[in-house]
Amino acid sequence: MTRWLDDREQRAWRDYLAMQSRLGAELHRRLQADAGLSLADFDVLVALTDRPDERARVLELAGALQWEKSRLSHHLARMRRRGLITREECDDDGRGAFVALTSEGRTAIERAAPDHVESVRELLFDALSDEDVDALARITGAVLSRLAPGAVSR
Amino acid sequence: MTRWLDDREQRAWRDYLAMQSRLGAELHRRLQADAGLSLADFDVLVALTDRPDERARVLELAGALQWEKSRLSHHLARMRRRGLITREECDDDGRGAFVALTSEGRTAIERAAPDHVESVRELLFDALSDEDVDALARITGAVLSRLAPGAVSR
DNA sequence: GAAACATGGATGACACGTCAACTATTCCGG
DNA sequence: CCGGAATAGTTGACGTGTCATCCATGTTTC
Repeated sequence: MTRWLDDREQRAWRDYLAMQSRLGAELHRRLQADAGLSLADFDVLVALTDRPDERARVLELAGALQWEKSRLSHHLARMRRRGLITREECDDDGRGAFVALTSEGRTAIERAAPDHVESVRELLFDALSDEDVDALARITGAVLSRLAPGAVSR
Repeated sequence: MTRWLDDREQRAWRDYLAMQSRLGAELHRRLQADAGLSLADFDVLVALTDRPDERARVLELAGALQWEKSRLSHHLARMRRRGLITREECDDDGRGAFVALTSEGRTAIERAAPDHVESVRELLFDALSDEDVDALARITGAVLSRLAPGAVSR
């Protein structure tokens, strides 16, 4: 027997879907306009700047981003073409490769980050009370912990 | 001055992003496996079944789905190839076209809907208390009302 | 009623994501 | 050592989304 959604649930679900697509689209549009980066570019660049030496093995990066390796590989190829990153051979392991930030990449992320954070704040957090933020963390944590045990922050 | 995110906010944001991508991916995977439909297909088919005569003008449909016309046009072309919908000429307006559900389309959505709703319930609502559902509706409503006035349900 | 303009919709180019298959190395048991 | 399995990463095909552009038909204005 299908357990259909009641009105309250349908409304929450519809609004969640709408928020998700609009919020993502708006953040993407702004980031693209301000910095010429996609959200995906941004995430890769942030993950790289998080490393002490601004470089990482491809699969390590995939793990940090929780991306499929093929997605990352394709994306890195595009970013390499644009000069945001470089590929460096790996001495220890002939199969492997390091991805390293270029100076263009570093400049791009340093320019982009403040505006992007400001957008997230403006579009999301400014609309929420402190209790809302807690509720959001509780909700996302609860869903994530059933969906992907181990993926919840903290 | 950039207003950076504090730890609480960062955690909520990271988990939100993770939830969004995993929840979407899992729903997509199941829908694809169970019914051979993408989430986009599903939305189009639902929008069409909502119409009394199971057909609609392309731009009307785009409005209902809140999709760009070119996105919808591309998607309808793919769905047409798969026999889920048909295109019917419009007598009143020589430029226009109706999109209509085929019997395959109707069958597909009728088969897919119960399982999909069940997935949404299992992956999302079963993880949430009644208060969480209210909080989710409040949060999504608040964000949407700044982001896209008029797009909030109800 | 013809030129200018608006509208409905399709199309092409390109970025992105997934899946499956592939290549090149490294590892590991005998 | 050698041959097979595992691992690192790439590639190709294809579905999807965006943007800009285009085409055909309607509408408006003089």
